Amino acid sequence: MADYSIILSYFEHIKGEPLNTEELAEISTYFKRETIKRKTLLMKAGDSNTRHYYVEKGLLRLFIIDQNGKEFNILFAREKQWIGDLGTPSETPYFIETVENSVVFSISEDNFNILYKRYLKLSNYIRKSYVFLQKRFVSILSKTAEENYDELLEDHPELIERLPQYHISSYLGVTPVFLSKIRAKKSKKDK
Amino acid sequence: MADYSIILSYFEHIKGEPLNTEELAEISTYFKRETIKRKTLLMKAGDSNTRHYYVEKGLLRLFIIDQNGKEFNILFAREKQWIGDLGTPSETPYFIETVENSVVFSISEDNFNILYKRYLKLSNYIRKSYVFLQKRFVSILSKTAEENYDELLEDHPELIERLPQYHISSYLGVTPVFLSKIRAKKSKKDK
DNA sequence: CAAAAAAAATAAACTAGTTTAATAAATAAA
DNA sequence: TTTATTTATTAAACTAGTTTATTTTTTTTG
Repeated sequence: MADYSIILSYFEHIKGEPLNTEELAEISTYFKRETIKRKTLLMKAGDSNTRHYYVEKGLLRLFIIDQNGKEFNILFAREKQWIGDLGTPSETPYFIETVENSVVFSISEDNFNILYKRYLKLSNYIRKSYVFLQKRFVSILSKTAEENYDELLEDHPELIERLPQYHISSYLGVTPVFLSKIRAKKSKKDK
Repeated sequence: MADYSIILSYFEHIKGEPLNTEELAEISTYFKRETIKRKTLLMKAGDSNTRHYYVEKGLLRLFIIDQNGKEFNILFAREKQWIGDLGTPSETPYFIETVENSVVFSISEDNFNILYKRYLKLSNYIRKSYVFLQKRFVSILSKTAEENYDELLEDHPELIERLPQYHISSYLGVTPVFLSKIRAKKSKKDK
């Protein structure tokens, strides 16, 4: 049987004390452990009743494709992070794709809601997501692309290493060409 | 005694059935009904353990002031809407101000959390806020200011009427000058 | 209601970021 | 390991949005 220790210890962590036998069983039943190759779509616009994913290993992105076919990365999830459309069960406008080969625990919206009632701290996931997005929103609105890149470089250097540049530019809300320009300017300055 | 019917019927609504005596008492105890003149600050950057507000009458805004002293409106709350910093109790980077003379029900973070456990649907407030912000984020990122203005005009014409133009421009992430330009262009086109 | 103050409009010069296209470098595949 | 494909760079012309300053309109207040 698959190794559920990562998701179990996550729940133990949010519960604050050891899980009992029923709890262990319930969680292992609700979650499905999936091993997924990179560049695989887990969710696409139009889907309803989408699943939530907790990342054991790898890197995923949640993005949207606008009316001109341009992609915008909204967020990335790496080890020990959640990703999913919180607007589910209604039709999602989003896509989720693995950026690297990944291992995730997925859970349906319904089961997620059941656990949600038992583990109130699970709401921290939503609350934290909100706080994170709000910060990011303000950053993008009030700062230049260069400042936002610097901030990302400062706060999440590992993300920059793991992501192709065009995913970073899309996350920063600029074109790959412009990000390349920013980087060129920087590397000149560094000398 | 102040009229708590608005906040009570909100909780009755999210409960889905009539409130009993203790519930009525608890809610009325936790909330403080406040009448506030326009342009009054209810929350400012640096505050901790900030309160959440449910609007009975009026219009409020949540905004941030960036390093250059420029304001950015993140969201507005009108009748029957919540506003507050979901990142509380930690130090908030935000400001909340009344745009119109308003009547609100305010509640502390602690009491909010107590009710949160009893009325799980209260989490819809957070979830909806998140979904709303995510949508708005994508809009601002992927659309031009003119398209975003059109969308606001389409979806929330009443907001545009109630708000001074500089608050709208700040919400759209552009300068008042540019919004004025957009509007001038439009009114020419309309003829 | 007149005067003062705040908000909106207009104009012109400017800049951050886009677009298109061509080239170079890196990665994947055969 | 050579070829094909994907990703990143560079350049140049362009545009959406900014800045600063002035004028007009609207709102507030004494």
